[in-house]
Amino acid sequence: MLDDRKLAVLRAIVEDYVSTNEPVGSKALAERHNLKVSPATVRNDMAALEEEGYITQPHTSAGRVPTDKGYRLFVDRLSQVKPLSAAERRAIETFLAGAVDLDDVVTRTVRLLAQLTRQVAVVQYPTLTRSTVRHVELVPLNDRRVMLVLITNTGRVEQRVIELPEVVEDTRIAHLRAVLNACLDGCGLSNVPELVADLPERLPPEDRPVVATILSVLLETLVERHDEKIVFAGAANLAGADFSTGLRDVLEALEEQVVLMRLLGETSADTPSALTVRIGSENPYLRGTSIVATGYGSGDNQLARLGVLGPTRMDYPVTMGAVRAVARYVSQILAAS
Amino acid sequence: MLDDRKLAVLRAIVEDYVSTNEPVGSKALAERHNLKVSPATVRNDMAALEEEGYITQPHTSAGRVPTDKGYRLFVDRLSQVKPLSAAERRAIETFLAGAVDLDDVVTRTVRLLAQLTRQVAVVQYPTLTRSTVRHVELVPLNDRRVMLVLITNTGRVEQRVIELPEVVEDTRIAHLRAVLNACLDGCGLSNVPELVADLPERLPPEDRPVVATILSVLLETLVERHDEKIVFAGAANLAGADFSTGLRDVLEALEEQVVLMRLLGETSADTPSALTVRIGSENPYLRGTSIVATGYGSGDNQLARLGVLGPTRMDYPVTMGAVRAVARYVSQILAAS
DNA sequence: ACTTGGCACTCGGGAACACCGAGTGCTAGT
DNA sequence: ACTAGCACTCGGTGTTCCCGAGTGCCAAGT
Repeated sequence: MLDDRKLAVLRAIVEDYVSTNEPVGSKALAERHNLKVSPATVRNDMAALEEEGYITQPHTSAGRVPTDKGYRLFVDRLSQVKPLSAAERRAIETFLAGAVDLDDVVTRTVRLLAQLTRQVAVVQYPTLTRSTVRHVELVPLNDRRVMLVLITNTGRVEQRVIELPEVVEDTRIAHLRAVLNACLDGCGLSNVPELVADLPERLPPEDRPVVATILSVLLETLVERHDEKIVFAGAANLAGADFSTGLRDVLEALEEQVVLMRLLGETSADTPSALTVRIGSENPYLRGTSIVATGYGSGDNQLARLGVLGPTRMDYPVTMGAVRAVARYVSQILAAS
Repeated sequence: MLDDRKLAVLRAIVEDYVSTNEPVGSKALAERHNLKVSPATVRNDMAALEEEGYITQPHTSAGRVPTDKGYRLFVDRLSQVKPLSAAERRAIETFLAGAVDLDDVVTRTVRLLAQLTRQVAVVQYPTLTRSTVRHVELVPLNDRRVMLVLITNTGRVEQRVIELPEVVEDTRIAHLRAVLNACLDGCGLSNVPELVADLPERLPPEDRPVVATILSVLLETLVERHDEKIVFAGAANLAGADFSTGLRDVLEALEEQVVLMRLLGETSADTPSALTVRIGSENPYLRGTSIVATGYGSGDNQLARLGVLGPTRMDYPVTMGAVRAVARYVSQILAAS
């Protein structure tokens, strides 16, 4: 049904349309890409492609424009991820190397990606669930309050102020801290609930109310932060582009953590580090946009996802290259620290 | 030069233009606001106002539009801050009361303000300089690494991983922590450098390299975070409005911490909690936008600033009311915690 | 059986044009 | 000092016309 030349025509249409933002006609196509055939032939092929739903025309007697289905075929079979230039690689490396803590890594990553792709970049904070406890700290603030600080192996820090049900001296707090650390140090966060389940019973009765209070806050912290924080950058890059769904909707989605999360998508269980591309109507929300995303993280344990969001009319090979490269570098950085 | 009626005309023009977004003519003006005079009289007044530069006409034979100078006069002398409704107050209160930590307070505040004003809200994190140290914590991660955690009285937490120049046992770390806390607890952050200056000399020589390393990181943390973090929300509200300077510029400025900081402006030394209004060309950057901002913080010590950014054609009385109210509530919340 | 040149057809978009009406400035009259 | 009247301006809208890029189809060529 679709011989090689038809595919070549589709590829040419996508490439031209992406670079010019104008419907592309048979004549220009036959010229610019040396297809060795006449415009009339191209027209026949285009008619076939349109029949199959890969391209469409905005109005009669205008050029053709790829449909979502067309982009899909292009991404799957007609394009190759374009690697970054050496200069770009070096820039990434030096820019990310300067980060001082986890916050900084994430912030730099999202900005870098936005600048590199000239789209909106989205980065999910490394998820807690796969992390392990590196340290639990109880800091007495005054005799009725302590601050709980939870430090994970990814460098993430969660803190909460806890109001205690009774006055507790610092030495008891110190003891509790020791107990907690002995119990939790190095354990996966998802195991914490079961590990602390019998803790009150192993302690003297007078400590139990205090411990119960602290543990409830600890567990709450784990649960609440389970749906992860997401940041974005490069919203200014939306200014030029036009979206079928209004610009307003896109901006609203960006500020809505939950929506953004859904857009970034789930890591497919088997190949978490693969590039995911969602084109236009394939998206759960924001039908007018495309999303290129991938998981990142050190080696076998994927931490979270990052990617970019832009109009369906996007340079997929370049964008995919940038996303992949940035994911690799940030994984490296995180693994090293 | 400007009698009462001319001022009334200016007020009417501003109000009508803000609500309709269309140049306002003499006839409509004379009708809608019962000025008891004929359109012709209004025209004379308008001519005078235009002469003085308070209004202008987009083209000959169109209605009049306020200039920046006109808005300025309106804000200074012709309008009163509009208080929020009881329902709005209650909504603010309950929404902010649910916050669990400082991050949460800031996030909720900025969203609240964006929703309330239907503009872009901007909130600066409480500044460190005026804060005091509540606790310094040194957490051993392994024998060559510790994590420094700095907790301030505003609930803010800064953390850094420190690579030590030598292997140090946990007991020495614990000792150092005690020394640091004895030295710094309750002190203003700006005093920290002088307070720790002679610390190495007061300790046994073998501890000095370690202490020096830790202190250098501590000081660096204070300096780096000196220029404060700023967050915004409600970018979607920009979608409708039109800016003389392109939408792109506005979005870029929002993502640029430094610019945003400049826009929020300095707290005027004498009345930090006063509302600041910068209209159009009065702004350092982004000449096409207006900014309504104010300081916030518990009572006498102002912590930081918050405000909204929008088109010059903005409902100033309502916006000012919302900004003022939110600032008060968030100050209250922060003082209580 | 595919390709190609030719040809009639379609329509979006821009230019030219006229018209309407809101709005103005000015002057003379109250 | 205010008002009524009047001539004038000019942006916006609707109409018309035309051009040209682009198409679909058909018949001829390889």
